[in-house]
Amino acid sequence: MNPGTILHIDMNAFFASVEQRADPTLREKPIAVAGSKTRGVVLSPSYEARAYGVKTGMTYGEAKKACPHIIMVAADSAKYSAACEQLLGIWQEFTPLVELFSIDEAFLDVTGCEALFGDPVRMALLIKERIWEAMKLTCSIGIGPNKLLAKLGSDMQKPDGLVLISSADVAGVLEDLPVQQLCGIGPSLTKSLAAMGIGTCGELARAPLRQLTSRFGILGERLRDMGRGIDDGVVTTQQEQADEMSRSMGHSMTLDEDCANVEEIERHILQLAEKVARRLRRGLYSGRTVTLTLRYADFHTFSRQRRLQRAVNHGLDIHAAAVGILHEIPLAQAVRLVGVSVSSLERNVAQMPLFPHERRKAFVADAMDEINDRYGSFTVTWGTLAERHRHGRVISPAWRPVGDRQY
DNA sequence: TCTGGGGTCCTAGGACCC
DNA sequence: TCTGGGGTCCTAGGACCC
Repeated sequence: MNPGTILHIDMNAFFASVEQRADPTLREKPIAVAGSKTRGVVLSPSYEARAYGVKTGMTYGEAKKACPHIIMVAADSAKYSAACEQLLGIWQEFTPLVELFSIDEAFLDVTGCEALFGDPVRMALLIKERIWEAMKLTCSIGIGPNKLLAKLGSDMQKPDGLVLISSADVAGVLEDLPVQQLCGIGPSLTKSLAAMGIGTCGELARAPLRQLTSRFGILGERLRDMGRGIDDGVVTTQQEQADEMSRSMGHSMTLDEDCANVEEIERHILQLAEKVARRLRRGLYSGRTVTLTLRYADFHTFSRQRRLQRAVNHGLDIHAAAVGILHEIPLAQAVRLVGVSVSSLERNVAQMPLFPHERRKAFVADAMDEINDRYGSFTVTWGTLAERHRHGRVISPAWRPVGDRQY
C-alpha cells in the first residue's frame, strides 16, 4: 500500500499577525498579544518581538524587560475565530479531509490529490499563496507520510517555511533529532528518557521494547514507534469530531487578586458554573461529575470532584455541587485560580422535565440563554452576580458586555 | 511589573462486590 | 488457623498539546 501524504499547516505568530493585519500602525513592530487581565502572560509575540527574545508564556514584566518598546495588544478571540474560519475555508478548497488541530494549526490529508494540484510541494506552495492573497498571513507547512512527521516538518522552518520529509528521508532526519522535538514528548518524558540514556530519536528507535514498556507501560510501544517515525493517527474532520462526544467541559480563571474570602470564591464559582452550563446546554450535554479546581497563591494546584445522582446542565446545580466541595476544603492559603468543570457527559434527549419545579428551572435557563445569546454574556444573570457589578468591581473584564447591562 | 485557559489521556489507589 | 483474586467504579493527580 502506498503511504499517504499529510500536510501540517502552522500559522506563524497567528494572534500577533492577525492584529498587525487589522491595525496597520502595528505592522513591522514588536507587539505581543496578551490576555486582557492584569495577571497574564504573552500569548503570541510578533516576529519583530521574538527578535528581542520575547517568547510565548512570558509575563508582561519579562516581555517589557526583553523589549522595552514592545506594544501590548489585548487578545480578541472573536477576531482569531473569524480568521480561523476563513482559513478552514481555504484549506477545504484543496481537500475535504481537514483536521483543525488548534485555532492556528491544521492537518490536511492530501493523499491522491496529485492529479488536481500537482505534487505535495507544489500543492503546499499553492496553499501558502492562497492564504497570503486572501489574508496576508504566512504559515509554515510540513509534508510527511503521517501526522507525526508532517508536524515535525512544519516546526523545522519558521516563519514561512516548507519542509518535506519523504519516507526515504525519515531515518536520516530522525537519527540525531532530540526526542523532545516530537509532538507528544514533553519535558517529563525527555527527562525520563535521558535517564535511560536516550536523547535522540535514533536511540529511541533502537531501545529494547521491553525496557520502554517496563518504564512507561502501554506508552512504551508508542514511544518506540515515534522514534521510528511511525504514526497511524488519521486526519479527523470537523464533522467527525462533532459526532464524537466531548469528555468534559470547564472554565477557570485567575483572579485579579488572591482571595481568601469564601463567599467571594463562591460568587466566582457561580459565574464559572453558569458559563459551563450554557455550553453544556448549547451542545445538548449534561454531566454527572463536577470538579472544582483551586490554585493557591504559591501556585499549588489541586482538584476535588463529586459524582452526582443525576446528570446536570444548570448553573445552579453545578454551582451547588462545586460550593459543596469548596466547603469541605480547609483553605490553607489565599486562592489565585478557580476552575469548574463537568465530566461524565451524556448527550441529552430533548424532553420536558417531569416535575413542575424542574420545568420552571429549565424555562428560566432557556430564557436566560436566549437573552444572553442576543445581547451578550451576563446581560441577565443571578442576583449575587448583579450585586458584584453594582459594586463596580468587575469579575472578569473579558466577559463584560460592551453596552449597558439590563437586569 | 512572577507564572493563561481550554482540553485529552493515563495511572494508581481505595472501595466495594462476588 | 494471619493477608485469594478478579472486576468495576470512583477520585486525585500528572503529562501533554495548543
